[in-house]
Amino acid sequence: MKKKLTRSFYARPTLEVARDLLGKYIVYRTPSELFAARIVEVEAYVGEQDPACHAAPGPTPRNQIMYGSPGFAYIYFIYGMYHCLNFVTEPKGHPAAVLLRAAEPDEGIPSMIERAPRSPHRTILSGPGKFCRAFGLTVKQNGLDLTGPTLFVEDRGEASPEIAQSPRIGIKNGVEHLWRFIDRNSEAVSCPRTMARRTYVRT
DNA sequence: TGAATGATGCGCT
DNA sequence: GCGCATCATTCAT
Repeated sequence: MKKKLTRSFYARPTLEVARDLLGKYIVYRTPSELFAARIVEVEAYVGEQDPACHAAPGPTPRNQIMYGSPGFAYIYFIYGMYHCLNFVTEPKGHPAAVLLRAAEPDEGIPSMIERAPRSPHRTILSGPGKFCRAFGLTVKQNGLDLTGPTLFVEDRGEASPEIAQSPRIGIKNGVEHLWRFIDRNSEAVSCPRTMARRTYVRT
């Protein structure tokens, strides 16, 4: 049973959305290709009060998509060569999003390997930059409606995985928040040595 | 096993 | 100009 997540899923508090995205499937359809992967690692970025959130400085042209309705894709370019995919959460006017950090490849694997010839399957999507490179996502896809036919998240009826939390990766401010969520039993998460498995949350 | 570093471009002060 | 929600490679222990 495959069920596309609706806008009401994304309209909830960001921490709940982040946790519930684990074990779901991210799907990207282009005219010529189909990609799908099981989400195993995400991070929450929650509003202007969160110093690590791109909305912390207030509204700018870059972060405007986060101020809009939930259930849209926020994709940005960073470090001169990578892209990161986020899901906009919370009602309109609340700038928050969930960063997709890692997934387990399911469909479209040959194309992923073409874009990262040296990566083994297990790590080819383990990192936000690697994920976007493998899926071919760029700022051209920024603002896509996640309830539309192109880019969306699917519930395939899997039970919620065991979840662990840790500080978010690669940020300086806001490290005190354990807002990185991972599937505790997945081998495809990024930064395997960050001890996140010690902070066990629930099944 | 872990620290340091270069590649590389854009948003913002 | 500086810093950045990254990654792969190199170098030291």
